Amino acid sequence: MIDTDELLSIRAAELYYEENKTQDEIGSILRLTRWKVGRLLAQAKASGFIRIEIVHPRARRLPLERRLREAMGLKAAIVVSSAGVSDDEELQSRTAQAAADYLTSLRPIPRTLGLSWGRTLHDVSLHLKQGWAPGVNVVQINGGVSLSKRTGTAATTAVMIAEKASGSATLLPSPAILERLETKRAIESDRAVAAVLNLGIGASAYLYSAGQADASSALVDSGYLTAAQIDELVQRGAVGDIVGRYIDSSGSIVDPELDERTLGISLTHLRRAPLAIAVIAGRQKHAIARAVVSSGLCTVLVTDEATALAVLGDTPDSEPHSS
Amino acid sequence: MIDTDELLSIRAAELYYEENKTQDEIGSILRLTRWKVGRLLAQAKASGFIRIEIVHPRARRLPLERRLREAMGLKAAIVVSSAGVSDDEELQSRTAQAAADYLTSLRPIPRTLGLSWGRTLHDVSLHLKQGWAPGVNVVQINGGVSLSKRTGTAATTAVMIAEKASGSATLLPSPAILERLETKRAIESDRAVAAVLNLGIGASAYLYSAGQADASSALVDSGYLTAAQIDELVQRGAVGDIVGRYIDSSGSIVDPELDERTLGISLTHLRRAPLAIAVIAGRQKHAIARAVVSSGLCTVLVTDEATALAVLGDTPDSEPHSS
DNA sequence: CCGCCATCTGCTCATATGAGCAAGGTTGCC
DNA sequence: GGCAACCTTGCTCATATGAGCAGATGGCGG
Repeated sequence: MIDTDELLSIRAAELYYEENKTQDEIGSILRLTRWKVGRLLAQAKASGFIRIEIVHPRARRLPLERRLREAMGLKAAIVVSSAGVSDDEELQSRTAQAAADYLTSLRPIPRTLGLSWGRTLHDVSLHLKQGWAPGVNVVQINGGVSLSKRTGTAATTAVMIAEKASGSATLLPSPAILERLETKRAIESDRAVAAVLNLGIGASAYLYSAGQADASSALVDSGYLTAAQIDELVQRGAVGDIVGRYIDSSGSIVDPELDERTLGISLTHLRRAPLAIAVIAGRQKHAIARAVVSSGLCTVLVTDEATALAVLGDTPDSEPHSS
Repeated sequence: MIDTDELLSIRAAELYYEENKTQDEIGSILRLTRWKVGRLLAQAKASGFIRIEIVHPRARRLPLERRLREAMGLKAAIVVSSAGVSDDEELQSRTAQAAADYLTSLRPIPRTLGLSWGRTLHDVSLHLKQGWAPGVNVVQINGGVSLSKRTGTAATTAVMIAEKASGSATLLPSPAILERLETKRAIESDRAVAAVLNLGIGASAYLYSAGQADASSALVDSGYLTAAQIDELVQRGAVGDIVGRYIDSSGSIVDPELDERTLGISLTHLRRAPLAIAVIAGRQKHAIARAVVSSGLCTVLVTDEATALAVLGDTPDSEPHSS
């Protein structure tokens, strides 16, 4: 009878969801009372036979967000649906859009926003709407790309975000990584630079992304690091970088010497921040996302469905079934 | 505002379908009246953003069935869902199961069932349950595989179906295709054979499948035709065969001479039958399925989702979207 | 064979939802 | 600017649905 019931619940579901019949009508078709039909339907849902998906570029995954918040102790989590998306491009764009939405809806509006830079954040800046906030002071929290071909990307991102909020942008006039420790110390203590760093330390919110540990990193692109150096970092356990600093899966600095030469706010500071928003999307970034979240580097995570599952340690898509 | 509404409808859908909130609750979350929420939800559904799928091996596609019935003038159509199925194997098994279910539920129970043979029908026979009907006389309607390595498949199918219905099986003691027309005529007029053919002509229902026109056909396997002959048939427009007879996309006999040498009931007779059930599944059989249905060779079609769409002339999966 | 526990069934009643309507607001046209 | 057609909004009311409960059913040990 258990088997018959399962089959009946499928028939009922077909009539209910595909033919828009009422439970009562289904009852007379299948020769059941309408209460039985209701129960069969509930059973079908509970067994996972009914799959409801919201197919839209802006769709989110509320249950996953909840799980992330609860399991990882996050203040908030934004997970965009990857339903029907194959390429990472699209995924990143959706996530950036979601980050822009989240920023826009943030209350209270942060007075000062500490900002990192990268492809992802640039994408976020593009998605923000003019007037998204009434005046925000944007401060760079790590050294910019100045050696790069794509010069000014870092500055552009900060300026655009500030401009769209009718606020001001404060740029950090320094390279991301210095070759010599002394140089770094010197720059750091320069009045102009120190002032910016201090502003950054006092920011009411942080927004940053993460890079995976491989040669595609913007830090390599910009000439701060060589592919060989990255390889070595990977050897030593690096899964990716945030604000220019490479961490391993436990969230620890991989190469303290290198880190010392990296200019910008420290991870310790980031960990203490009451509002640190990480925007991380894409198949390549599961490991770094996991490291960031589990080591408490962010209080808010904006990401895609697959990355969220990876962070939670779920195997991606193992269907519960009982046929 | 239209854009805002779309976004809102997505947010509402998330809360409604993923968080099981009531429209009223959603109203207070999104600062809308509950009626607005209801309308947004309706809009989201209408725009196709809400996709509801029944994930179960026995799930059917009622709306497709209706379209098939109406557009193709069928008496009934059974379409099994291909949700989450990748291989043809599984698809065919599901379809065979559905055919067995349909047969079992047939009222009035056919007194005499004209039966073809093949992998698909064998599969159907396996899925039928002992006692599926109280006595059915099964009659073969085309010549069996007797030259084959898998000798007796045709007979086994008929016997098993009859046995499971506590009925009797009448086998057609003849090859499917004869080499010489005279031989065919001779066999055909043999008392024993003629009697079976007559029984077949008087059957109250027919059940048959179809083969695609390529070298994988059971007719090649059994030695009735060579791969080269099939190639030639394809050249002449053959899309597949039913009851051993090759037809083109318009349902006409491709090679009248060959057809003359094929022993079994004629397509004309099949077209006149009030109950002719075709069971056709799999990616390879879209063309033959289309030919069978559009030329009125069956009154009932049991098939899979993708084949059904092909029969209807729909491009498989073009999502309506409006982002 | 009897009664007990567990499950299943059909019900009442509260709640959630959708249809339809009238009022208010908007758009476009003169 | 004024008017009309249209659309949107908030409502009433009928209907559909789910929670919870009492009685029926059925398997099982005593």
